[in-house]
Amino acid sequence: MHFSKEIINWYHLNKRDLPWRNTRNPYKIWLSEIILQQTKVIQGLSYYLKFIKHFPTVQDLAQAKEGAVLKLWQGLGYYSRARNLHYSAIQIVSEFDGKFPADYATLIKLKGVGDYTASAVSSFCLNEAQPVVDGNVYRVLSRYFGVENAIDSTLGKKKFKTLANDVLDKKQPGLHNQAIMEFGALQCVPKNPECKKCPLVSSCSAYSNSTVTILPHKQKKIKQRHRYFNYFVIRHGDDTYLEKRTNKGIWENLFQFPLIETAEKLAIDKLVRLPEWDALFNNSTYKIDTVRKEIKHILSHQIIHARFFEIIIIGSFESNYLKVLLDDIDKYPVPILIGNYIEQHISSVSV
DNA sequence: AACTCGGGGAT
DNA sequence: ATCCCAGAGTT
Repeated sequence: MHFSKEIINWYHLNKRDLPWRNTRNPYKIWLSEIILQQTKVIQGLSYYLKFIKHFPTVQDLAQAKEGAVLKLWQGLGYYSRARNLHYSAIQIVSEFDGKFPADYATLIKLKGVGDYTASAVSSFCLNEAQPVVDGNVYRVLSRYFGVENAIDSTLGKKKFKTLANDVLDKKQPGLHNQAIMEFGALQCVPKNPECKKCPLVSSCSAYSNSTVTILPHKQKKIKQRHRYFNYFVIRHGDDTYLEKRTNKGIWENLFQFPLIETAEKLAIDKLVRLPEWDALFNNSTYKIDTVRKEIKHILSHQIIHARFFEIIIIGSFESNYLKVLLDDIDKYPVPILIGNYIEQHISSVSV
């Protein structure tokens, strides 16, 4: 099968120079793979460099506070990756004496490491013959071999995994895996691929059948739900107040301004009548200073309609929320929705 | 098997 | 607007 040979040849001519390709350190490879899950290389690159600088070894990562890891992860999304990264680092130091595993069987047991990541790290570090199947591989294989099965169906996943294993160059699996993913990322792209420049065009099923635009197939379409978040930016002298999101769901363990979620967008006078409002400002004199224009924050499964109410407390104030100096607010990990607000309305004001 | 978890860039 | 990204965990 000349498929792998052609892909690898293409790779040598077209590959990008990326920092995690210049090492076989399993810690660094693992870190890069976690960062790159569902994340484009261009978006993850600066985070990888930050993490390597702050945490050069798995011991450094294990010794950090979770909040520090989340702060460094801020803005990258899918924060369970950061929590699991930290969790696994601690486990590796305590259970493996700090020696980072590079074999598939051990890697797959780590939190945050699934079939893709275990295959990637073990093939890159040890040349284990484990085929990677990521979004790029689904696209390349479905088009070149004309596989019609949906990539998000159980049968489809199984078939693509088998096919990926069949075409894997068992003598240089690491190189092969890098090559097929890079090929998907740069040449066999989702929209308007330049098939005329493709070295595999003459044997590509999708090209000859004019199915390039419709492959790969996907069956599920995600639906979003609307949520209405009312944040209260409390000012009391040099202080404001934050809370930690501890529930399951989005942004777990990140901080935010005190929040009242409502089922729909409410007029302010309606909001003031909610019992949560009393809990927020109980026994204090306050005034609503500013109500910012609604921000629409789009997530993959949710559309957050966020409003920021700037409250000024007059006189004394007792609260169960976390009291934070305005000057210290940048130390806390926050969702980018909150981070953008802070950047626009607090950080620039206080300096 | 279906759902949930972010944010950004390309089209 | 819609799709997708070097996927994984939970229900």
